[in-house]
Amino acid sequence: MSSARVVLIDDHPVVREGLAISFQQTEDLVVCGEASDYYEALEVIEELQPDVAVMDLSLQGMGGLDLIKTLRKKGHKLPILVLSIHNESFYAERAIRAGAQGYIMKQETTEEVIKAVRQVLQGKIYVSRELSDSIMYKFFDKNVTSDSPLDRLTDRELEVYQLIGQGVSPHKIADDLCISIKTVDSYRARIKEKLNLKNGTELLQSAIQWVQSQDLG
Amino acid sequence: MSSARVVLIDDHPVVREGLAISFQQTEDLVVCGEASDYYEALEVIEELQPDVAVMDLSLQGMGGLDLIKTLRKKGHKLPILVLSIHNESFYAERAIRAGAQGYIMKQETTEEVIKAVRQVLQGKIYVSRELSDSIMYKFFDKNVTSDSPLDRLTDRELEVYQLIGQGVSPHKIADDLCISIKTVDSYRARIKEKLNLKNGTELLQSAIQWVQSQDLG
DNA sequence: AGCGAAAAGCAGGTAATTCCCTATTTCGTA
DNA sequence: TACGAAATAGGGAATTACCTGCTTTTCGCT
Repeated sequence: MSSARVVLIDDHPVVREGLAISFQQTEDLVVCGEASDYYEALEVIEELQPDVAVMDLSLQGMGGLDLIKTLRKKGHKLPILVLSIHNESFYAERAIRAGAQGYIMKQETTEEVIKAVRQVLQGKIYVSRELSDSIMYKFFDKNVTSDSPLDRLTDRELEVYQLIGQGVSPHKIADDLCISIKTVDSYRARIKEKLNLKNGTELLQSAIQWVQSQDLG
Repeated sequence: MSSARVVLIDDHPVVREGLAISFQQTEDLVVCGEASDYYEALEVIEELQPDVAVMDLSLQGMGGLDLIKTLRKKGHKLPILVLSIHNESFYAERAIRAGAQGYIMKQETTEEVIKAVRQVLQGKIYVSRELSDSIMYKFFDKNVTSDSPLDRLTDRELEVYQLIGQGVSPHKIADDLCISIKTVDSYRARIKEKLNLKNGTELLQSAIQWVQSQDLG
């Protein structure tokens, strides 16, 4: 049986190289392409038609969630494994709902990452034991009202929230996401509503705090 | 000349492996140890006495900044290169003030990372061109009093800065201080100039972060 | 006491952004 | 397929941003 062809999508060259080396040492996986952002990823995947994609969620501009959705919309069936620095509890469900087959954190060993790739290649879904337990729990327990207010944000709203927290101006957010500034405006309004924030400043404050708490884990 | 011995400190195995492979391909750098968190890092460094450390800022538990400070407090002199996912504008200055010799983002190519390692090994400081420009500017701007840039703000300016950081709108600031909005406007402009902030968003961001850091002691 | 330099305070105008409300299109799903 | 949620965006009033220039205090210093 020939090796499965993998594309790596991550904006950190070091990570891509690390993965490439690891896959190189396996019998059954071979890296056929790499990409560092949304557009590159689309190109590479259309051109190479790989068997599986391993991708980070936090890409510049359009994020990983958008990429997953776009790929699905375009009819690509390849399994996607999300490899993220973010705690799974927050993004894994969104990623899988968007069409990914797996979610694994960068804290995991490369062996585990390889296991995960193999698993999604077989058509299974890969998530950590903890996450699957928690999903199980939610599934059987109807009245789980313990959601954080952030869970009420839609994917797009969250994306905008994140960019706001990084200090990106509304204008640039619009550019990055290829939408009108008016749309960004709408999202800001809805986020403010959902998170109960009075004005733009409070929004920025809240977003900055969130982003910082996110990446300092 | 023998190779410089490097320790890698990052809680993502993939990143450590990627770096290890890259360093392996150089003549002058060899990885002598790895660590994935604060305590492991301390152990490894005490035991191996490496020539240089490459570390991520976002470690579980105690963060990278703490690690840098602790190492310095313990008298370790080894140069430290921070390799971070964060935009330099947030953390680079803090990292260097804490005792690091360099700051580079994970978005950079591995070649650039290697260059950076060599530079800090030579006792130089490594930061991106943009950052060094901005620091240079701050440094030569007016008096070289080595004060924090905030010390250059007049009392009134600082007062306004604080209110901005608390999320108070220009209109309300004017009311609170019993001055015209136009005056508030002037202060904002002067603060931006003194702190080298490009626009209102950066001002707000900077002010919010300052206020938050104040609150944390 | 008096000079000069900051600091504090204000104005006015144009460009840009924010805020609030409403509307259309797209999609998953019951 | 019909419905509701999500994504997208436009109009218009209100607010801010960003200039440039001006007056009046305040204050350090000789």
